Parts: sequence; structure tokens; C-alpha cells
Amino acid sequence: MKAKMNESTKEQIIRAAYDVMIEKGFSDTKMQDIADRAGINRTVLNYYFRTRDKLYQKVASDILHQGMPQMFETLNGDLPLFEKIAVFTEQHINTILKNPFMPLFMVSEIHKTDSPFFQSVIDNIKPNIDGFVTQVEKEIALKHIIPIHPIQLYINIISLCVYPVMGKPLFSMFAGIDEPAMTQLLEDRKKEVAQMIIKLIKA
Amino acid sequence: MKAKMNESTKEQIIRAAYDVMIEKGFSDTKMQDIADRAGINRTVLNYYFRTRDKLYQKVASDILHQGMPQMFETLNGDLPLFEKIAVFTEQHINTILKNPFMPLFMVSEIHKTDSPFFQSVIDNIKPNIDGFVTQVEKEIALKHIIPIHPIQLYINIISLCVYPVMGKPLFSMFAGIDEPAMTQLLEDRKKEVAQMIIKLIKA
DNA sequence: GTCTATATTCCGATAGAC
DNA sequence: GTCTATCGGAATATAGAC
Repeated sequence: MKAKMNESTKEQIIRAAYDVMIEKGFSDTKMQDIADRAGINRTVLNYYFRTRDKLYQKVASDILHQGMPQMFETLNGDLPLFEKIAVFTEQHINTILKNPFMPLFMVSEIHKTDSPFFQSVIDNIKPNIDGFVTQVEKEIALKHIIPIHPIQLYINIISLCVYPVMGKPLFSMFAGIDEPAMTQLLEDRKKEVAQMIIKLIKA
Repeated sequence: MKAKMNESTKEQIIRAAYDVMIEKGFSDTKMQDIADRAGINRTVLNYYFRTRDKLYQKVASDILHQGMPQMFETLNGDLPLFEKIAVFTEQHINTILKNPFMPLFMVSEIHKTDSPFFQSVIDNIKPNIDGFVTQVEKEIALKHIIPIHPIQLYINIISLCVYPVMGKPLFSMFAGIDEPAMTQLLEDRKKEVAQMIIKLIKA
């Protein structure tokens, strides 16, 4: 009934779509742009994905699945808190460096009131930080760390990992430093962020 | 030669455009959407702004001019460092709370390779943090604060102010708390962020 | 200054040949 | 599985009446 699809062509399209979307943004990316980037005829995109929406949702879904599951796994896992923070921050900065488009996409998308596909991906991943919150509360009770709202701590960690990478060109411009220097600063942060957080909460 | 334009209608259009763009994103906002929101005929938009691009650039320029000049003024100003950090963080969080769309827009826009208008706005504002960097270096030399890369400090401050507000719906979803609770957390941060930063750098 | 009507451009989707 | 040709719809810009 169904002809076997060429996986390599399909993968090629997804990669091209991802690349163009990073450059031009989600909504500004046209089917023609993607076809041009992939070096194939535009109608082939319709053959493989039928509609524009289907292709875009596939790319978006891939983006979201690329880092989120591992992130929550580490965060809710069994490592001792300080060790967990060290592992998580380095891992998370690496993830965002590989996909600087991901947080930008997530923030943009969640702001749009009607984003059924985003909701469906979230339903699938089921993100939560319950394990982390419980652990922090326990460490506070044991007086290993100072009293701090666990969610504020979570927000601090994420913000110090994500926004520096996401806003890299902005920081580079405002601080008047060039791209290699900025890259080095972000590299340094892989170790520094954890040290900062720990200094902040250590009892 | 030129007929006097009705300023109030023009302002009405800009406000409507801004509101719709926050909800739907920059590129997804159509001229018709803006006209509907403002309750006026779509062609009137063309009368006042001639092209879609002109209108969008006007809105974008307004957004950028809304917080950036004050931000750099405070940052490079004459306040003692700790006091400056307290004033800046509260001021900046308030600015972002009033315009959560601003950082998202700036990050999106700077990622697009060809953004001549963004460049022109930047050229106009001339952002720099030289005063802040000099002050931090002086405080380090005086051993008032620990040795820290001034730009890393700047990145930390901005990230702790901006991303929590920008990613508010994401944090709310991941942490499993409702909107009012999240709003309260952000309110608390107006004081807490400065305290955290100061604890972090105090010698 | 505002509206109606129209022109134009662009994009997505599909049919049909190969 | 891929290409050519074409249809249909949406969105912007403009001309001209009031």
C-alpha cells in the first residue's frame, strides 16, 4: 500500500528546515527557503510532510525532545545536591550551546495563546521538578544549605545557564567584546556557574 | 505641502500593533490584526505608515528605546557599586515586567543576519558598559569585592533579572505553580536578586 | 482623513507526467 | 520518488471616490 520513503531525503529536509529556522525565525521561514537550502524541489517537501504545519511541528518536536528529557532526569535524579548542580549546569550549558535556538523557540511558542502542538509535546514529556524541590527542602531541614525557596533556586540556576547563551550576541555587542572572547566567557561559565550557586546556598 | 496627521490615531495604531505583536509574535502579526485591534480600517494603516515594514520598525524602535537608555545610564552611573546593583536590579526587573516582549524581540532580532534597522537603533543608542567595568575593576583593586570578571558579573546580573520574567510561563509550567504564585515569586526577586549578587561578590 | 475596490505578489497545496 | 504546471487563498500596496 505504502511506498518506502527515502529516509535520507527526509532527514535532509528536517536539517535544512532547522537551519533556516534558526537564521530567519520560525514564522519567517518559507517552504521555498527550506527547499532551496536542501537543494531539492519544493514540492518534494509536500510529498514527505503533506503540509507546512506538519513539517514545522516535526522540527519543533525534535528541538524540544533534544534536551528536555535529560534535563529533568538529571534535575530530579539521585545525585547529592552540590554534585547535581555541578553536573546539571555543565550539561545544560552544553545543551543550550548546541541548540541556542531551543529556549528562544520555547519562550516564543509558549507566549502564543493557541499552541496545541506545544501543549502536546509538553504532555508527552511531562516536565516537573518535584524531585529537585523535595531534595532542596530536605537539605534545608538538615541545615546543609541556607533557607531558600526551591523554585527560586531552580529559576536562578536555569537563568544563569540559559540566558547568557541565548543572549550571546547581545552581551557581545553591549560589552564590546568579539565573538571568540565571548565564546571563551561562556566556556568558563560551565564551571563557574555551579561554584557560584553553591557559594550562594551553602550553610 | 503636507497635511497635518492626527497624532492620536497614529498613537492608537502603534499601541494596537504593540499589543498584538506581544500576543502573536512579530512576524505572525498581520496588518489586518492590528487594524481590527485598533478598530479602524486596514488601509488607514497604509495611509499613516505607507508600508508594513515602516510600521513594524516604528514599533520595534519604540520598544528598544523604552528601557535601554535608562538601563545603561544606571549601570554606568555614579552610585556606589552595591547601591547601584540594588537600584539597577529592581529597575530592570520592573522594566522587563512592563515589557516582557522586549528581550524576546531583541534576542530574536539580533539572531537574524540581516537586520539593518536593529543595527541603526543600536547605533543611535550606543550601548556600552564601560563605566560599570571600570568601577568593578576599581572595587576589586580596593579588595572591596572578590576578583571577578566584570563582564561575567554583568551577564549574571542581567540573566537573573531578565530570564525569570521572559520565561515566566515556562517556569510556571515546569514548576507546576499557578500564575499568581509565579507573579509573587517575581515580585520577591526585585529585592532578592541584589542581595544574592552582593553576597556573591562581597570580599 | 477615511473608505471601496482593485492590483500584485507570494505561498501552499495538488494533479498529472515521467 | 521527483518534477512541471497550475489552482486557490491570503496579505499588502495603491488608486480613486467621498
